[in-house]
Amino acid sequence: MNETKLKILDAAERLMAQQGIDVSLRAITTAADVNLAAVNYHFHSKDSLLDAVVARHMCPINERRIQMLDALERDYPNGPLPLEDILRAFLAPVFELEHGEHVRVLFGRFYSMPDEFMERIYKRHLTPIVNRFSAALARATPGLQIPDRLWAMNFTVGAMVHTLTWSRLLGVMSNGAVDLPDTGRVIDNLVRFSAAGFRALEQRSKEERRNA
Amino acid sequence: MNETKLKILDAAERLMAQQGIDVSLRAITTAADVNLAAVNYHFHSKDSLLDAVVARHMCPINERRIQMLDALERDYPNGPLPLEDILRAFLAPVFELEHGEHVRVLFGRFYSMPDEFMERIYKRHLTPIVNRFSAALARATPGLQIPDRLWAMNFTVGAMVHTLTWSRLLGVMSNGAVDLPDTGRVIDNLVRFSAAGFRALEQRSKEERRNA
DNA sequence: CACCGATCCAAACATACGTACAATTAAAAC
DNA sequence: GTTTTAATTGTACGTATGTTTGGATCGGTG
Repeated sequence: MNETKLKILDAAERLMAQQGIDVSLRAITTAADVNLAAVNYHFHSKDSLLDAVVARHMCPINERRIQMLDALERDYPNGPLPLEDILRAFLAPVFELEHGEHVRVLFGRFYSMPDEFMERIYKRHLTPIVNRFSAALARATPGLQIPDRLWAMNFTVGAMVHTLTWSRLLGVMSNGAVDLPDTGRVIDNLVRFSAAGFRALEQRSKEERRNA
Repeated sequence: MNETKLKILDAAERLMAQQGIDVSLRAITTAADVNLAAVNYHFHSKDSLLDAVVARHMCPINERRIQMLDALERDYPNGPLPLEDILRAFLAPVFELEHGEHVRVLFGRFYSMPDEFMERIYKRHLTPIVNRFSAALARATPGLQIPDRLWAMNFTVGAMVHTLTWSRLLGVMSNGAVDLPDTGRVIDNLVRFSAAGFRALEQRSKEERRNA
């Protein structure tokens, strides 16, 4: 890819992670040390630049997610997949891919954006992911009725997003007791927490069915 | 309070919930059917207006949280409080207070704002809440080591915030199978999910301590 | 009525923003 | 070496933003 195009992308995602999504083109081009007009030359508009920033990391993450889920289904060709492994396949790629910490913050911000924007990237990048994973989760937690499973998925995504955006605060609040760079531990915490949550809702579904 | 001041607050919070936090004063004053300059007359600046919008609902919510926690501590004067009840005292007021649905969406948006803004309202409104609840949670989950408890709290808040902002999507995704107005069910799901997550992390802490 | 403080209003201000365009330079093709 | 294409630059346009200002309007008080 063109060099200045890369410089723009890098500067854009860094600034957007630091200061929020609303960064002026002038701030971006100044930080990238390129001319203002370069943005509208290489990308058609600011909106397209935003799309490009999203896609650059979203695509590899989702490919990795599918790849991990595929591997899982090879390991368990018949039965349902272990709940923890499904959740890990969904959560780990966001934290593990080579991109730096600021990309994770940026990603967390995306999930909290105005509806219109998020709907766009949802339709473009997330629909197949959600379909595959909710199918896998349905087989892994057969006792969970559909609405409750959607709630559980919603809670899991929320925990992930909030962690992406605000985990830095935990380091401050704990006076350094929280080891932030230990992403393995973070993922493990997230997976255990969410899996237990899924099972708790499944448990209640069963009880309700028994009492009905 | 002055009538136009109220109209401005109402319009501001409604528009900010619908379209995101970044709404122009002109949009707000038009919707409120007041003059543009009224904002800078009744509030000093747009920033102060934002603070007022936050405070109007944040304060009652936090009072109710403390009130529920106080009641709990009266019921269990000696021993630790039940985990579910603590979480419910923290989570329920956000969903239950009389304000309409758009206020919940707005609240979800707040928690995802640029660092500087969120730090301000954190210091002003949230510090005592976090202190009291984390103390209560510490007694309720004695086996949980401090960093893991912070993670669990972080996940819980994330699940709550994401639910506030995006629960409307669940209704769409499920073709109506998710009963959104049933806030009691939502809170119950959140409480069960989070409590199970806390216990799962506590469980692992114990195992690690045993193996050490 | 005269006065006054509070509220409201229309208009203007300065600034910041995304975009468009013509001119210039660099690179590539022939 | 000339022509063509791609990339960069400086600049200007139109619009939207938050804020300010000076005057109008209204209700109550002496």
